[in-house]
Amino acid sequence: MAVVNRALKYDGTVSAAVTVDLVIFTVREASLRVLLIERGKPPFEGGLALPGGYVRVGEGLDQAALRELAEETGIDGRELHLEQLRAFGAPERDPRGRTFTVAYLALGPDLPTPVAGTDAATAHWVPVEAALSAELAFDHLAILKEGLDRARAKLEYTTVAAAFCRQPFTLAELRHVYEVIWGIPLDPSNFRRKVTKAAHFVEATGESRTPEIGRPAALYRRGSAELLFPPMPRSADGDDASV
Amino acid sequence: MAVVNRALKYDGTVSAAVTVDLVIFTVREASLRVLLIERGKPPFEGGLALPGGYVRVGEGLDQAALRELAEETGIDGRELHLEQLRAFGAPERDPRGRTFTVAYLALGPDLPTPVAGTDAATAHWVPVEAALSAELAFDHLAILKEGLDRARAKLEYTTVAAAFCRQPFTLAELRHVYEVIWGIPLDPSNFRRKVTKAAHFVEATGESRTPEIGRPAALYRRGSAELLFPPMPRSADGDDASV
DNA sequence: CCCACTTAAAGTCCTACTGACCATAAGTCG
DNA sequence: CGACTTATGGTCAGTAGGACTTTAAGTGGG
Repeated sequence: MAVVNRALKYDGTVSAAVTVDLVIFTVREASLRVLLIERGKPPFEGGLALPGGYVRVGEGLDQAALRELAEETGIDGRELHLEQLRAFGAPERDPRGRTFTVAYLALGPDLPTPVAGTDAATAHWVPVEAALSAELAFDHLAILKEGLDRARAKLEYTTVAAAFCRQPFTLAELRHVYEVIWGIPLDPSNFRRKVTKAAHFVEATGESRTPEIGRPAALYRRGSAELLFPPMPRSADGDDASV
Repeated sequence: MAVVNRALKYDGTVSAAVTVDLVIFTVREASLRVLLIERGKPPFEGGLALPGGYVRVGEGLDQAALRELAEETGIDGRELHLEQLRAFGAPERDPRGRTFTVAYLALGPDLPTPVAGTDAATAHWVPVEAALSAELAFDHLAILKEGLDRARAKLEYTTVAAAFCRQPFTLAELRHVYEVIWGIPLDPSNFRRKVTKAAHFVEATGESRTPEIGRPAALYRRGSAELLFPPMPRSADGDDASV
């Protein structure tokens, strides 16, 4: 390590390893789930952690996030929503030494059960409530919380909710995404009015899908809009208090 | 290269310098300004750049941002709003070698003209329109743009606008912040109704200030609320289109 | 001392959006 | 065919916001 700080650095400035960590959410079976791995080696061996890994030479941050996503889950990242959360760099966040991590938030439709990656022993889709009360490695609990907050907030004023739905989808499925992530029920009728009136949130395919019971539902696919204006109203009594 | 990298770490992972860069905004004389420095040494010597510097050993990111803020501007960061934007880490962003930077956004009332810091030759408050068409060092133009977008967006749904006003302030001063940052005029009457009805955005001091001409204006100070609900409406014809 | 001027503050009117409902449609299953 | 389920459409009242008018409270000039 000492060799690393060669002529490059003069005084007390840091030369450190940089990693990316991913908060990957999906909606499955009426619950919001996050992908966690059991660490295959120390530190925190056997403990739960967010998937992630070192940024490589010549590799950008987004690029590293996409690669880790593919390696740990076997998923082509171009199919999901991926955005940077922020950087975390508390001096003691990694017992091995100084590391910085750049956290990413990934949102996608019910994803295949991931294959074991390089570092990861096994990966699971864990309901977020369970994950929030679990002991996660490093500062991953804080990262998860920020990812959850960001996801909840983004549903309000963007169209990312549709990223959780495999296309084509019904409006009930889209509404279900909101209900699960916000943890509150929404009025189906008002939700429909809102979504269909918003410009380019969803566009009707003209087809419909007949469920086992009940009236067939019209099918939609994602529209071109990224922002949702006016925003989807979240009832004033926020659930941020629920920790 | 290959040999070097192998010596650095086991495989092709990065060990790099980490810096913080600050986008510091203030409102002065009817324009939004950003603090830029003339670089005192290569690379980009003599060019304009955002203030910033290396993160030190044992120092957290927020801590580094606060320290740089004090060093470059002589300002006590506890008096302004400071938040992380995100990390930037394109492989070629620094000609000296691989570096990552964590960008911060700082918002404050009309700040004193900063003193020359360690690296900085001289610092100036540059109107943002000018800064956007200037040639900034590294990827600082992209960082500035993101900071500007973030600031504009945050005025909508948070109470940060008040961070630009020295307390106590009049509602006209607060409105002026919105008008300058959004670049659009707001109706004084509707603005007043909105701000005073919102819970804990501002609280009246009971006093008033008599200007050189015109009716005296009531004085307010910041309230306890951080979020603004419902949001301050930005006229539908947003400037998001301007890219 | 009254008036012109400036800005602050308060009120009016109308439209758009939303929450809480109720009603109807279109399937499946007995 | 009728019961059940879910989808879709409509009504109605309350609220928030844009455009606008009116009144208030200072200044300085004739």
